[in-house]
Amino acid sequence: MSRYNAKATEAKWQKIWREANTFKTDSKSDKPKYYVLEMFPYPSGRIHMGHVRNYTLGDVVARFRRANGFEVLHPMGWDAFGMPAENAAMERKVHPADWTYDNIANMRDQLKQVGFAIDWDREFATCDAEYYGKEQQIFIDFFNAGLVYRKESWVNWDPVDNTVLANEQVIDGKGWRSGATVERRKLSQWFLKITDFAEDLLGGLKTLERWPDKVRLMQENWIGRSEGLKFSFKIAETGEDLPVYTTRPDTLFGASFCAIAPDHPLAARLAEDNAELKSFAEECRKTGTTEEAIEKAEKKGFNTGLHVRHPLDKDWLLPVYVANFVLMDYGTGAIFACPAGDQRDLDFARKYDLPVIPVVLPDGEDAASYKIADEAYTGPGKMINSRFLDGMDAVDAKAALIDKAEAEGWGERTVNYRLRDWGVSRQRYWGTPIPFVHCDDCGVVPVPSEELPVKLPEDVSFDKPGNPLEHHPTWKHTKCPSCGKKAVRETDTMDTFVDSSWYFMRFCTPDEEAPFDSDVVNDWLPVKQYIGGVEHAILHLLYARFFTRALKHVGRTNVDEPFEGLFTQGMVTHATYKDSDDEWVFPEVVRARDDGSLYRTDNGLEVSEGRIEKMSKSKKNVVDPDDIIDQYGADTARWFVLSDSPPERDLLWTEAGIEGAWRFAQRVFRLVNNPPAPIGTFGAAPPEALSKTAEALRKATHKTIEGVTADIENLHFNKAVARLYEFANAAGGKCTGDGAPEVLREALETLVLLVGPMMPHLAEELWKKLGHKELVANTPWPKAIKALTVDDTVKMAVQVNGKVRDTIEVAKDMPKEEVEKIALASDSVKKFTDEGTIRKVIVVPGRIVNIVVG
RNA sequence: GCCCGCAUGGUGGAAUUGGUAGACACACAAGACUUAAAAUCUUGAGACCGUAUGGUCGUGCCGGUUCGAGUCCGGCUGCGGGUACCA
Repeated sequence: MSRYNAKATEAKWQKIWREANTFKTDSKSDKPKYYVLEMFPYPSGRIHMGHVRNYTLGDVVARFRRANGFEVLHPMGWDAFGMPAENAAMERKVHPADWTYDNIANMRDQLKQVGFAIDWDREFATCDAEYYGKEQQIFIDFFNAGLVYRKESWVNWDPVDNTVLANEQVIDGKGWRSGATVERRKLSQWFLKITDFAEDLLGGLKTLERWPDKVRLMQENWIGRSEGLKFSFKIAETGEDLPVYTTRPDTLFGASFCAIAPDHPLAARLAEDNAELKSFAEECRKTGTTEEAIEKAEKKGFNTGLHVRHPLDKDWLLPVYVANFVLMDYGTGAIFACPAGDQRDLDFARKYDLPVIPVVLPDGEDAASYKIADEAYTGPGKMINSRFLDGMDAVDAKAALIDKAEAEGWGERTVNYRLRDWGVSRQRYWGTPIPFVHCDDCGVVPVPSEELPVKLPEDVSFDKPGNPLEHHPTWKHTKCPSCGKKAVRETDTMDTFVDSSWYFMRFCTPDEEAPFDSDVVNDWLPVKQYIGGVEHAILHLLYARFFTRALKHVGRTNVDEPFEGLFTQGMVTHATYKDSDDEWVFPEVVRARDDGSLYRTDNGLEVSEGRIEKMSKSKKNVVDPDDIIDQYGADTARWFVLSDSPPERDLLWTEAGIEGAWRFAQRVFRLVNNPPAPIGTFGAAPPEALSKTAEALRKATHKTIEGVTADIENLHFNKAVARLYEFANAAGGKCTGDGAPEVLREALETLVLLVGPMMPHLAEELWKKLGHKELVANTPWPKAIKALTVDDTVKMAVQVNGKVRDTIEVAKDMPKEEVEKIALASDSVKKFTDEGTIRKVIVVPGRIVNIVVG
């Protein structure tokens, strides 16, 4: 019997789909629209298993929705700007554009081999001038709407290479190439006013019912709305005001000191004639710019010698410190510290021997003896040591204090957000040029729309560190669009997250002169199902949500949220291997001996198996999709990435797993090509009267349709796979007598259609074998006959004191009392009920009977 | 540091969302077919005790709520993601 030749078959059907334009999307179609999108790939060079998994998940959705009568938009493009291209340019003397477009060509070929139902006519790369030019137009729209501004902000500065470093390029505080200690430096940079939409971005989360709760929670915490009190301390020595913001005004009587950020204007001024403070501020600047580095750094402070007056007691003076854990970006850059109610304040107070006054008393503690030791208390309680607040609940005290401050005019209720404006400036070449010109007379002037795109120069050198646009001999020199005098182009390019904040709109009308056709975008969006990694849970998804709002604000769309449904997939992992020379080893050269020990096939060294980790080139625990497709075919690879793990969890890639998937593909092929019994003629429906086995198979068929449909709708692909394994077992089992041939044909046709979204090539091949002329891709999804999916009886467990002692089979809608009677009559139940008296019997219809004996 | 997840047999996982834990698959073992191997088919199996009917234990750890907890609550441990210039 012939075996399934995946390679030839897959190429054949891919050609047929391509020539028939099967997956071309028609925006003018009358059908209901369904936009499914996977996060577009960065063209790193070759596709990896994570890509295969991501795009297979989306492809199943796309093919399933197509079969269910939707006009599906399922496009593909390239997130093509970014640092790796510049690194390649430096390391291999290859132009970033050449490197990027070569990678795209390779990866496009690879993706096409997997047989995705993608409309390739809509493909673009964000580094195409046709794309980034439109992005420049949007940026200018935002500028005109007041959503773009410039301000000074910190960057990582490598003092040897004289260049700005990304956080990733700072390793243990040193520049990754120069090894020099990295400093923080201030540069004038471009910002987008995402904070204008903070409240709306927060409120919108409630409408995103098909987003994972965890992602909504992460975004909520990231936006970090808080209500508190803003007030000003008076500096005793100078009479100046020092504004502070606090979320815990109730703890004001627990105040112990006041702390300001090292880059607070007051700190800067004091440092001018205080060398010690100056060097302290410089020391603080050696901590990286990341939140992680700042928060993990040891709490340090510098006593300025100044004091502020407590707002509720003119005679109470608090010392003013400069502290490395106070952030200039949050609130006012100055805080009042209550060590009893904040861990960082407490650590600081202990270190500098400052008072710790408990002000919130936990329930059950005694006010006289209550002390704070090493842990601050942030929970609920009653106020103590707080004068007029004493005895109040902490929550009420907060409100009371704010009311008092407002009534007396020394402070006001303030809403504050943790969210900061989005700094989009990058001092790099391979990104979208920010379309502005600096003129001595006119200031910062946008490039006129008719002059867009501002294209990147091609003749650039990466011989010296820094921004090649800055070093280019001619590119930045231009004329002011406003007055015509000599002027200089902005040499900053945009954060690549800008590119990925609107690409899903561009896909709707990829050839449009404008950034997109608003009507068509309004029609397709929101994306019905967006699929990608959780690592994008905050930044990318928040920026895209912001862009969508900003584009609505400037009148380009009427879309509120970009992604109606979000699914975050897990990573693809693999065991790691190291040989006796402590070198990482590729899995493909690892073999096991009979005793289970491992060795390298290329040089014979002993190998030990390490932890299971995310596939990564550095640890060599990668499996190349090309090799897998070559050996087993795309359908097998697709089936495996869908089969073993729920898609939101990590998928462990194993050799045995892919073998199992391969065997299943063969099995389905055999079932159709060499059925276990004769099958009915083409088009013959099962008769009314069926033998027992035929009826059982028919019921299995329709139950499987119902189950698999629900599983795919809920993206539970691994469950759909398990169900299909079971169904294949049933279809290969005994089926004889009246109606058997027709029922078997129905079962096999159903199997082929249900497997279709997951193994599309195999499905087409078998569908044809079964006599069909139409493509599976154009065939409607099968419908379950409801009457065949319900059973008349139901199995129920009978428990005694929570332990299962018997199972009974009863009619589906048998009354509780009768079920109880049958359960109590069971011999194996009696054995246990006889030991005591029956106290209670709980009957949950269709589920369980629990008899409480005591 | 902070925010967010995850943890079930030898392995990946399932469990109708508080109701029979271990579906389905992988790996393993025994058997059938075969000169042989591969492929395929059949059977077995959470652990422990027992010849067996059966019983006890069991969802990372400790505790709680409930007739009933993998599922809910409190406290831990381990691993992973994010932390604003990796994408």
